[in-house]
Amino acid sequence: MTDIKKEIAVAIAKATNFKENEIYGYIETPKDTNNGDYAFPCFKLAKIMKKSPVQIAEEIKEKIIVDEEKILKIDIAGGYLNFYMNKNILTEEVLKKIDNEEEYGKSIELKNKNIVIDYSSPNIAKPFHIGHLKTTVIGGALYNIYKYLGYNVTGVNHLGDYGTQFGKLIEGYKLWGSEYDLSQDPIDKLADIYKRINELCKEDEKVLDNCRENFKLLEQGDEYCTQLWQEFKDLSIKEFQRIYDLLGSKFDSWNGEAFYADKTDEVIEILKNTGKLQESEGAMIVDLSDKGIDTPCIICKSNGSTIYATRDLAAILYRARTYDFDKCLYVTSYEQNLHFKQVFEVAKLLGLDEKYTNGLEHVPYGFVRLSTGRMSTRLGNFVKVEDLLNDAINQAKKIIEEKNPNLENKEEIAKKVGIGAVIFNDLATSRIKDEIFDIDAMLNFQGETGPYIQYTYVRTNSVLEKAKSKPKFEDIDTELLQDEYSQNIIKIIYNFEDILNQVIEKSEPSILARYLIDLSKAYSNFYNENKIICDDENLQNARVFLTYAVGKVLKDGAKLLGMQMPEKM
RNA sequence: GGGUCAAUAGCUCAGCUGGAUAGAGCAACGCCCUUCUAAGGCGUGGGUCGGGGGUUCGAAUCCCUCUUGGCUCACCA
Repeated sequence: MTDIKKEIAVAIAKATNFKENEIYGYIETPKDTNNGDYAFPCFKLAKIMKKSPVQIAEEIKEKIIVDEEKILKIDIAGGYLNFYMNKNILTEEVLKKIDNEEEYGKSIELKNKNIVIDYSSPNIAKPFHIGHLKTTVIGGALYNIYKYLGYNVTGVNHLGDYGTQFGKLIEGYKLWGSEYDLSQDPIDKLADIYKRINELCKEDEKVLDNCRENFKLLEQGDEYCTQLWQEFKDLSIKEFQRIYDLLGSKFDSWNGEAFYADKTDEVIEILKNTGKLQESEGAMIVDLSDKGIDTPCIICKSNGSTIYATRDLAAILYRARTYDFDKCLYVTSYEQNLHFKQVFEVAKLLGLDEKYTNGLEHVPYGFVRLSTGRMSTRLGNFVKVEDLLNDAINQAKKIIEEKNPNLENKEEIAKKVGIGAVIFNDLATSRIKDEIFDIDAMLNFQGETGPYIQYTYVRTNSVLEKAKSKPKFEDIDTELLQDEYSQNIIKIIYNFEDILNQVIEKSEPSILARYLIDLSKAYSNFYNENKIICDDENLQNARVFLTYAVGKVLKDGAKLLGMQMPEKM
């Protein structure tokens, strides 16, 4: 699309002898539309030009040459130079683009860049609780958006299927395994065993040593331990898959930590050769104090077994070789900030090309805690994702019975709405902020929620249905969409691509979530103010087309967030 | 104590790399369905942007400092 902002920048640059890039960076879009569509704050140049902002504004206005088809008016207001554009040009461009594209804003050409996203990555043999939901949903949204923009993306579910925790679980199973029947609700039972063994470890240091020993045996391929581990893993994946099916989560790789068990030797070998690997208190570490990190990175524990950092390093080597990544994102809670800082620093010693080490990026997100405090598998206080999703689906069902009892496919729609509400809830705020889990707020489908977006989409559908058919773009008169409400919508739709780029630049899907709320609001305003299906055929066609455009962006955008749209609700 | 992230309306949050009168939603109250789905719209009340300095023509936004809270600080992940 034509970039009017750029054209203005070029024109101002010519009139002032400043660099176009600099000017472009200064141009802003006024909050109040009365101040025009673009504004140039002349204060920026005042010091260098040694003139008052108003004087500068007058000078530029005098000298500037713009395409008068596009820029209708230039005004001076308090040191600002305000540009009023021809609304029709933007309207036509935006709607034409919508008309031409299968999926709006989707990149046709491939970027030729490889992105690896490590997300969800739950620990097996532990319940999938709401703390795991954020990484699953944020990672999933980033996955979708990168792909949409033409990147080659690999989604990795880096299962937590290794480590001392399994030594613990094996120890617990040895002690009390006969008390449990794992054929039903296996994870709940394993979680219970895990809770018990942790309590025992706290009381008795020797038990903890036994657990570490079990893990060492597992690492060495001990048959009994391996068999148990495999069983726990199979049972867990089966349960996780049920949740992923509900959420619509997909992964290209399920290589978890265990996958790297036989790949850590190489890491240790490389690090040894750099001379940076040193012995300390019986363990092998890399000292990072010269990098501003006080805590050394442990590579080998004193009993000789590896640690998660070692496996993460092996994973970096593997991913660099296998996927040739330009970026490798890790979506985890911020409690792992230090860990990734360390690992990324040590990764620089592995002899990899800078492209890879520069591409490593931790994407941290805030804690989910219950009103009663922090969730803990060990302590047994947590909310399972499956329970939450079922609550939300039931709530949706209840509302459907109230509002629209004759609806067809109630079950399917309740599922889309309930799950959509939960997904949206986790994507709607900046990912770094902590969240206090509030089931009542989550089940209130009013206001800025997933169901609001779905509801708005459904409304666009009703309008289109009533209009019988979508008008052809060639047949609509965009001049009829000059009113405030229509223009508000057009501007938002125009921003879509920019929004998607912001999302990946900041690894922040909430930007898209807020955007869809804004678009829904803009349409709701429009809808309430205007009778769309009306006697004036030309007006109706223009408004129906705009309705179609809104529905399309809402649907495409929601899909990127991982939400499904019902056609009716 | 060190590192790090956060603090905006009663509650939950937005505020784009500093810009024109600080915006939403929830909750409360009052309106709007014989008209395209009221899971909606409109309106009212509600703010020393944690405190204090500084930079700047201009600060919720940048810097310093203090306060409060989260996370973290070697053999868990």
